[in-house]
Amino acid sequence: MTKKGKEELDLTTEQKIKEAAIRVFTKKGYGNARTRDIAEEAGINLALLNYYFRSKEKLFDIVMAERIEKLFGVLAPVLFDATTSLEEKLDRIVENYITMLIEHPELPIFVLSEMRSNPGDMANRLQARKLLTDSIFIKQLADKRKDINPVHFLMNILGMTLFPFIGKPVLETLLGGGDEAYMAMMEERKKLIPRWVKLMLNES
Amino acid sequence: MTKKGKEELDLTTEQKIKEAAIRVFTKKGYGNARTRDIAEEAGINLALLNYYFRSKEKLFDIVMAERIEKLFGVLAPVLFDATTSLEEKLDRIVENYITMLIEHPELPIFVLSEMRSNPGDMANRLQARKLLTDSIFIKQLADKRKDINPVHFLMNILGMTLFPFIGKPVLETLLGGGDEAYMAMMEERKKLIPRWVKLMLNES
DNA sequence: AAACATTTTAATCAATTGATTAATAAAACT
DNA sequence: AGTTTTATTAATCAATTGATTAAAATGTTT
Repeated sequence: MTKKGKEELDLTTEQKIKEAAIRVFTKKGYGNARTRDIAEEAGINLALLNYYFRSKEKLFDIVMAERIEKLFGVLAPVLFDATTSLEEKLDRIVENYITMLIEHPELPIFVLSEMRSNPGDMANRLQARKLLTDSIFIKQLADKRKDINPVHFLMNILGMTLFPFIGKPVLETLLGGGDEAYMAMMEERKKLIPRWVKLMLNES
Repeated sequence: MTKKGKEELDLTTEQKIKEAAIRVFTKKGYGNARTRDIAEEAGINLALLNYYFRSKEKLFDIVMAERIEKLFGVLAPVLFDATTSLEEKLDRIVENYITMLIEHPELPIFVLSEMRSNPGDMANRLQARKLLTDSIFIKQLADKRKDINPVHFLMNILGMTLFPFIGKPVLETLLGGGDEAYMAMMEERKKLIPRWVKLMLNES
């Protein structure tokens, strides 16, 4: 394996394939994506796909791991930050998520819909439970509101933040005005969602 | 076409195929579902699938139309009801949705993920915009809070209600305790979500 | 029962698709 | 330069898969 010194503008073949795979898998899902689609999208010969990655499934696993990291990587650093308050964390989570999702609107539906097929397998890879037991966020929440179940609380934040991207095809039609109007609305939500969540937090 | 008089316990072949198709398509999605899977699930010969429905795609369209109706049919009757208050409507929407989704947890992820592939096509079939222009719900909301964008408001209700089912694989791992514990939590949300939404509604 | 229509089956087709192979081109090494 | 390794291509394979066909079975009508 000879790493050429040309990482100027154009990518290596391996990178081209992986990035094409990300686009095609994300758009069509595993079952609807053809390896030929990926090869064409990458502008390479079909055999090269199997030369660099052993099979469609192996390539998919790599893509999926990256996508999962992108989707949930937003969350952990904020939740474990010891230097910010609970309310600041709310602001950051929503702000970070929406900023990222405006760039990658199809990310949540892709990850969550592919997860339904391989249940358990990937959910574990996230070490999701550590989040509940170890995170500063959960401690801060328990400190302020012993009566609020943190899982309910997370469902609300993530639901209000992620769902508009998952339901985009429907909600965009509902709203009218096309993609620009929709994304403008997502920008609004960066400020609105934290306000609403803080209402729950300060409820009598 | 001879309609036999035996709709006692067992279904007609056509019904058996359709119901098997609902199960298989909902679980695996269009691309990952094989017509042979459906035939086997229905306990019939593969050729019968093409005899009753012309093709996999035609069968899928029928299944999809039914699933869309199931997912959004919950909403319209409540939103257009002239006899209930805004707050009563909130209670009903959440209650109806969660009750239905406990029976069909994979419904939202199926419909929304398949919609991403056929964008526009099905979104229109919902006549979603009528909901914004004609529904009593929207009128009542505008009456109470001119400053709240009804689309934001709907995103919040649907996000908090539907998202826990869409993200079930992850959130269930987070919670621990398996399916029963998770569904118990969904029952709790029937009362909690309306309370939270009413906070937004009565915010200063 | 005979004739006809409908339903079901087993076998097969043709196209798609993931993967491999053998040959060629390009790059790296000595 | 010559040799070996790495990268790329065109052609092809074998399995899967949606769909069809021709025959058999079942049901209906007269």
